[in-house]
Amino acid sequence: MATREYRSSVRARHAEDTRRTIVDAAAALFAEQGYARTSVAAVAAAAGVALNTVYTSVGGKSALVMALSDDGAEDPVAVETVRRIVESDDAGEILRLTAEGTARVRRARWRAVGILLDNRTSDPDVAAAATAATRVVRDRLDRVALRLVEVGGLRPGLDADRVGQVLWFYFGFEAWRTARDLGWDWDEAAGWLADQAAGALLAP
Amino acid sequence: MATREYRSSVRARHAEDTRRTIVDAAAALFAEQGYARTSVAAVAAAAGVALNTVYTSVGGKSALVMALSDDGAEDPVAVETVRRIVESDDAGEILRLTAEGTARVRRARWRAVGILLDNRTSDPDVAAAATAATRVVRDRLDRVALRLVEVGGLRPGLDADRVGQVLWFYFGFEAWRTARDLGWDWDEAAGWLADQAAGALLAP
Amino acid sequence: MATREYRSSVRARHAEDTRRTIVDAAAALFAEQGYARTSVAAVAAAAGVALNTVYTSVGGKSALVMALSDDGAEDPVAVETVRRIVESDDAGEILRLTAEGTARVRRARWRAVGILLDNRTSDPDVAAAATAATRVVRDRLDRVALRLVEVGGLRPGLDADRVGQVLWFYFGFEAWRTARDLGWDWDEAAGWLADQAAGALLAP
Amino acid sequence: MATREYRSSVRARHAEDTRRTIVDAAAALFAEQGYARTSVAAVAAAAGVALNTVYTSVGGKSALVMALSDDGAEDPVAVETVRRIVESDDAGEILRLTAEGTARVRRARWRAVGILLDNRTSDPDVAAAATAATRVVRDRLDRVALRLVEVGGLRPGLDADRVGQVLWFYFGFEAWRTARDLGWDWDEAAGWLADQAAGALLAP
DNA sequence: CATGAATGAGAGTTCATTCAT
DNA sequence: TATGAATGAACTCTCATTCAT
Repeated sequence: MATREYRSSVRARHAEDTRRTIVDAAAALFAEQGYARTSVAAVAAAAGVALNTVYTSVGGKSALVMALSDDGAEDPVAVETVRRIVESDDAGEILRLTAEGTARVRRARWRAVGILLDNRTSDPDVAAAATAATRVVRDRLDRVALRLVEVGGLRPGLDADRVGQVLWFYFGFEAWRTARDLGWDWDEAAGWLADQAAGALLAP
Repeated sequence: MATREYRSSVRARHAEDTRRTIVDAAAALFAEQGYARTSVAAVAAAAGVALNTVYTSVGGKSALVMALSDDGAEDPVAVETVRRIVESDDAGEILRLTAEGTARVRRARWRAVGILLDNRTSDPDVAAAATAATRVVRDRLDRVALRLVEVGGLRPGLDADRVGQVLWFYFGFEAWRTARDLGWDWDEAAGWLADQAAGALLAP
Repeated sequence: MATREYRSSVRARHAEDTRRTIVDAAAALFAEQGYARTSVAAVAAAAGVALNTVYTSVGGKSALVMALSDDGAEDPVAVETVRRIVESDDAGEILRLTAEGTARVRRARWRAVGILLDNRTSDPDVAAAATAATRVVRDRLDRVALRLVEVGGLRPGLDADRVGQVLWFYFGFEAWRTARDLGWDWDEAAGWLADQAAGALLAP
Repeated sequence: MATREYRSSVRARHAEDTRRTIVDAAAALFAEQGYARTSVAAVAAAAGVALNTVYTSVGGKSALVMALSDDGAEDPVAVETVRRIVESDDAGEILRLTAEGTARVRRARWRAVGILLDNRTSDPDVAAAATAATRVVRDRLDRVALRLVEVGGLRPGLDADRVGQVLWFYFGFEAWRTARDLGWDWDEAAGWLADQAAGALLAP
């Protein structure tokens, strides 16, 4: 019995390896050539498996891109960052934590997020995945906004909604992408963004 | 001779109409479904012409998207804005002018720019057009940056390069897109962006 | 103008030729190997055209089989036969006319009907076409049944419904197919079927 | 040894159960969607077994359909009916017995025969099975025809061959199928068919 | 200038089947 | 015996594009 379980787990592990290899190859190609111009056959070739192994072990083309977004949902760094933010009483510190946290998560999932955003128009499934990913981050930033309102010290006239929007402006996908496109270093960018957000949100 | 010229000019005008109809239909479809998922046949159908007329009067698929970027290059509003900026001696006013100018140009070419950016990965030609469009705007902002440095009153440590980058951060495509996604009004957004850029660039 | 019309009609005629060639080739292959096992590529090859010409000039695979059933709907022989039957006052003659009429129509459309019936289960579209073809013939036989009831001389206890069913039993698709499978000659079969139907329907 | 035999017989019984479950599921799907449109995977799913179990316990796709025809070959009802017919001296009774016998066998194997006939064109193996099934029934009816000739009382000019053909016309697969399609009850149909066959074969 | 007909290339997907366990 | 993983081979269909008119 033990033997059979061991065996079966070996098989399962091997299958999981195959799956990961394929998804990785797909991500690389999607990032390089775009979703629309990447064929499933090319993914299979890059992964070194037969064309149909892509279908049996991952699924169709859209499953390949879904696999990119799935595992980002419960990023431990993001969860931890939100936790620390909620525990903080200092608005400036909260913004710094937000900058650092988004920087770390963004850095870790840079390729996947880029693929999702860049290929939104190529396929409805990608669009859905991109929307979902955006939703997750905006929700987190909205929670940060609520905390900032609780903590106080904001410019007059700012409600939680508006604060959430400004946080998204400075720490959302587009902001980080622009920062990266400008060649800014992750840490430098985080500092600058935190400063700018502070200027926009905190009472002088 | 006169007759022939007249005729040919009528024909030419008619041909130009056909062309514009097709390009418009293409833009609408590209914006709605994305470049990759829009077929030339669909463009022809939407424009009410035969499939081949798309080829004879505009060109292939990439010519359709190129046509979107071409006519934006020498936008008179942009030219006028740059002229007024160069004539101004006040850094704050320069930023306000920049915000207003980019708002107006962006508003006028919103759909075309969106198509270019959103479909960069779908086709190398689109990517090239997007890069070209970006280049144009960044060049203009770099000229503004130079003027700001000339005028003076900037925070210490900022060189023209960095100023150009910050201007792109606040007035570039992504910034405006984020503002629009957040539901911000054009004028309101222009004011807010000008303020933020002032905070980032001008000595207190 | 005349020239252009002529030209365009030449083109149209050529296109119609292409279409007919393709549909014919498809019918031959469907009859020989069955619908499911006949690929569109094989049809194209048999017709001597490019694969996609099948799509542009006829349509998808199901359009090929639909094309077989379409033109049988208003068969002039069938229409003429029904007319003569309605004008006849003799039940025996009506049955003979029915036998001859169905024989002639069946003979002319033998291959098409066979394809439709034999491939009903292979594809919903084929099933629909087969049902439609059956409907047409059964409706015609029901009209014959009504006339028989009007003319009188039937066995007691037979209503128009039942007469229509018996007519279908003797002159329907399956009856003719069985007769053909048995190697019976068309005319011989028509006579025998008319006799049998007379025995089943007419008062002695 | 006893233990091993017991075990192996338990296993064998279990295996036979699995096989029967799979063949049943296949028959249901073939009847519902047709042979060509039923995938082996669908059969496995419907039977609640792994895809490969279909291969290990029954065989490939054509083995599934062969399994439907195999066990019908030596139907005890058919054998018994033939025996009673051969013992009878009355032509009318022979036709009644034939009608009842074919009705009972047909009723019992309705689904299997329908699958075989309806999917002849989908697969050469199915066609072969259908032909074999037809052969069996036609052979039986030919034996009945021989007996009828022996017994006498037939219309003049009918030889055994022709009698066998007429029997097939009235009691063959297509006849029963038409009767069923017309909504006729089994017993009613048997009576009517026997009457019609009598009219066609027996001297008045 | 505009068009109908035809095409070549390629894509995604499904299927029946076989190894290794 | 039964199974999960992987595969090779087709197949249908769509697309961008080009002739000939």
